[in-house]
Amino acid sequence: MKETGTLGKLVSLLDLVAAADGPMRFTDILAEADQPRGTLHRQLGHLVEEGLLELDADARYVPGIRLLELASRTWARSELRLVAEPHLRSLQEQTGETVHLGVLRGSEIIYLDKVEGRQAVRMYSQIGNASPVYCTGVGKAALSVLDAPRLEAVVAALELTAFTEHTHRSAASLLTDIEETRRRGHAFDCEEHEIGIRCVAAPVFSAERSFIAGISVTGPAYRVTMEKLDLWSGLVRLTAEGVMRDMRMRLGPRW
Amino acid sequence: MKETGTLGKLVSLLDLVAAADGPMRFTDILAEADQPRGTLHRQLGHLVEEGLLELDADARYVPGIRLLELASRTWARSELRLVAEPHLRSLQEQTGETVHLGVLRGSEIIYLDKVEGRQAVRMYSQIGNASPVYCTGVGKAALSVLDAPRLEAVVAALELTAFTEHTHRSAASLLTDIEETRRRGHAFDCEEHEIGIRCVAAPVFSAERSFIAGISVTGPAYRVTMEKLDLWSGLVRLTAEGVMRDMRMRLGPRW
DNA sequence: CCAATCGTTCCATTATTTGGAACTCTATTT
DNA sequence: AAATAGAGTTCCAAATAATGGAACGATTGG
Repeated sequence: MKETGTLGKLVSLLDLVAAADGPMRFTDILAEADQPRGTLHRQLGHLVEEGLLELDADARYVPGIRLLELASRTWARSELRLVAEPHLRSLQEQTGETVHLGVLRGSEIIYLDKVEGRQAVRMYSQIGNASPVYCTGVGKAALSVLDAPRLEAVVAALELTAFTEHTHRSAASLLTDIEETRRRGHAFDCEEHEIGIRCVAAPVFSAERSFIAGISVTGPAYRVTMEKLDLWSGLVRLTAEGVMRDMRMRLGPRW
Repeated sequence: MKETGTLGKLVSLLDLVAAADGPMRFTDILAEADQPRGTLHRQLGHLVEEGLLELDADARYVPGIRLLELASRTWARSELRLVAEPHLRSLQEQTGETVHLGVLRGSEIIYLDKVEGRQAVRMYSQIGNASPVYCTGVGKAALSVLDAPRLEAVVAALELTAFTEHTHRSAASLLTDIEETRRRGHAFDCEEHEIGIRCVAAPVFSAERSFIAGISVTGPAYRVTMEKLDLWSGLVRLTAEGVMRDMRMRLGPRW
């Protein structure tokens, strides 16, 4: 865990509290953060001052609303999201299934947008969520455009948790999959992350591959057969290419 | 602007970049942040290291995806939001119009959730957004449960921007409105923030009013008449009370 | 080629953070 | 009622990190 001076320590703390599955008391945090009492106390105080953390009625720490405020501006302005939106909608309409847009960050995929069908289902749910690269369509599509050294670095850092019986259990089998994905131009996820869920995805990337994302169509296995995924793969690739074209148009060929 | 040591300065910077309406070059930031070049450079470097800012293809700074990641966990776990969700849905179904949940933060309202009708409309859009207290239903409902000193402090700090011809232009007229709201138990917004948009809202608050929020029903003026708002006011108040009851049940009477 | 603008690096000075210990507060036990 | 334990808060000399001015590169354009 590399740490950028004071900020790094504070952000780690913030992460710790945000990742917990409930409000944390001072002592709970003390046990997990590796800091002396006095130091920790002041650090938490600072985070609260800035609204990044809050104290609930029982004096336990919870993530602050300030984070939401900052994030909503981030999201509203994301170039990729703005450019991709109409394409995602169109893909949703053509397939009738849920469409996702996710970006590669380290060895995780962060979902940036999601377009669902008519159902007035939980919005936001997925947005901002971090998911593993090695068992999601978007993740594997993203990996397939990395150059050898970067791919190796990411794969080496992975811990392959077996979410389902189809999840890759070894770097070797993952790498084979990635290789096929690279040749095909699109990735499949056949119940590797969640039983009963299948998806097909294509990569989106900038000139020097300095920025890598992916677009996917996801649905329940009983409705989304492998034949359908095959059928949609061209559509997904075209969508991804359309997004890249628009991005280059908007931001210049350097993108 | 009070600043908490190192963190305060960095968060101010983050705010500056997040609030801008486009990517910022180093020099743009230098002009607005009141810092020497060397210092600013290192600060930005630290924010980038932590993923709170990112550099785009043209070496301009944009808010980082890390913020989204942190915020999504904040949102997913917000007790109020979890408890309120079914109530909001029910209110949406009963009225057919859009329902909002917003919390008071300083002299702003931050939207925590939004439930719309069938339309597969832009999700997230409103969530995390900051809106003025003095010209939104949720905002005025929130103000109506503040005690005198806090109300005074908030109102004194306000800058009353006239968004429409109905926006309050003086503290006096706002305070009269708040007083009526307090007596009635619900607030109206008749095109005060946006022409053509009306809404009715009720406050949600914890025991010591240490935590204050509001729930509203909003719709286009041509469909949502004052009569309808009057009709819905009881419904909105009941919803707010239901949420408070559930919150106390879940978190104890101290809430 | 020169001038100008933009971004980066350096390092002695200065300010902030650190961390151990002592202290307070509350609830529980003897 | 006194004693104990657990949680949270405050303090301050020592250690560490941030500051800011100036010098150095890099890129652009006349």
